[in-house]
Amino acid sequence: MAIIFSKKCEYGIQGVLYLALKGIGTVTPVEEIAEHLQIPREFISKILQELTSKKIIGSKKGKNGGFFLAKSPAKIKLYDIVIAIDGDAIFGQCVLGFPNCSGDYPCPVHDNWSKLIKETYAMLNAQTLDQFKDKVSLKIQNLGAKKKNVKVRPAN
Amino acid sequence: MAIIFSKKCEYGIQGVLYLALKGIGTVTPVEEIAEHLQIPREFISKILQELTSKKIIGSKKGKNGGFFLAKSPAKIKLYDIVIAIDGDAIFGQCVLGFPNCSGDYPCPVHDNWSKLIKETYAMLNAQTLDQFKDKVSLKIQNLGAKKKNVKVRPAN
DNA sequence: TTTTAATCAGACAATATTATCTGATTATAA
DNA sequence: TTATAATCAGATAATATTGTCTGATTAAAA
Repeated sequence: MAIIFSKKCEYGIQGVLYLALKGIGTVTPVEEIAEHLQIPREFISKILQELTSKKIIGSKKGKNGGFFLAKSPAKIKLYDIVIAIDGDAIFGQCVLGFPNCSGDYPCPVHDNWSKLIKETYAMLNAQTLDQFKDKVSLKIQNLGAKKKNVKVRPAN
Repeated sequence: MAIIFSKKCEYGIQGVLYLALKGIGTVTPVEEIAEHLQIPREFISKILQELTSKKIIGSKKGKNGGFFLAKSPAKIKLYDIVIAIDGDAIFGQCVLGFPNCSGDYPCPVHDNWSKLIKETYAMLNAQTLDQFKDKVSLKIQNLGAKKKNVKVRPAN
């Protein structure tokens, strides 16, 4: 199975996107987020806690508490979320797993792959949450229906 | 942890690359491959067996047996190996994990990501094993030394 | 002030991936 | 023909990721 981002990371991005939809400062309980995005409640809860500790979002404890966007969507990059959850290994590791792949001793696809990774990096850095709020709303509306009985990872 | 290809896939590519280096038809025991590439012997053995059953390489049983390139390096694409081991999920799945992401209901990064994936697809399809035999030889020479005590996956 | 509803912390469970082990089968060489 | 050295098949073990549970803490509302 080849993947790009971990499930944690995917869910994290989806969750923050959802908070962005609700607008800056609007407090949303994890129950609603989990329900809407069809993500296991305790799992997304843990992820949002992690993003809270890394200051990407904020949280409010106690009754009527929940999570919220702590800063302007224009100031939150996809890159920030990816780095917070998955780290930066994707940007520095040899795609073929050669332990000492580098510019001096490149693996066969080093140059080609470097180009793709640079483009990915640029895209994640350029995309801030404010840039696609309308797209997300479409998306969110359309969730839920199809996600039932989906296996954690599709068969290989 | 974000990854692109599974360890199995990385090892598979490395192994086939090594066979390509030895030249078409040259039979190489898995012991030598594992030693040279610093991959667990039983693991790379299983992977090469899988690639054998999928006709990407050939094998010879019994004494003096081993694995070998069954066809011209020019006819083996990186794409073939990736598909054989990791499947094609990477080319069709939403990078943010939205279950019903598509052209009609795109996730926020759908268009950007599609472009990157198409480039990756094109690269894996364009790269055949004959195109970088010299680079690999450099690489292979330089292996082994640094791989000791490397964790299976780097810390997050 | 008490009840309620939320995050938070940490342990635990399930699943997937990675790695290892045992022995059967095969074919070469002695 | 027998010993040897290899793939092959299937079970098992170790680790990482994903998902769940329990209870503590917190803060608002009754």
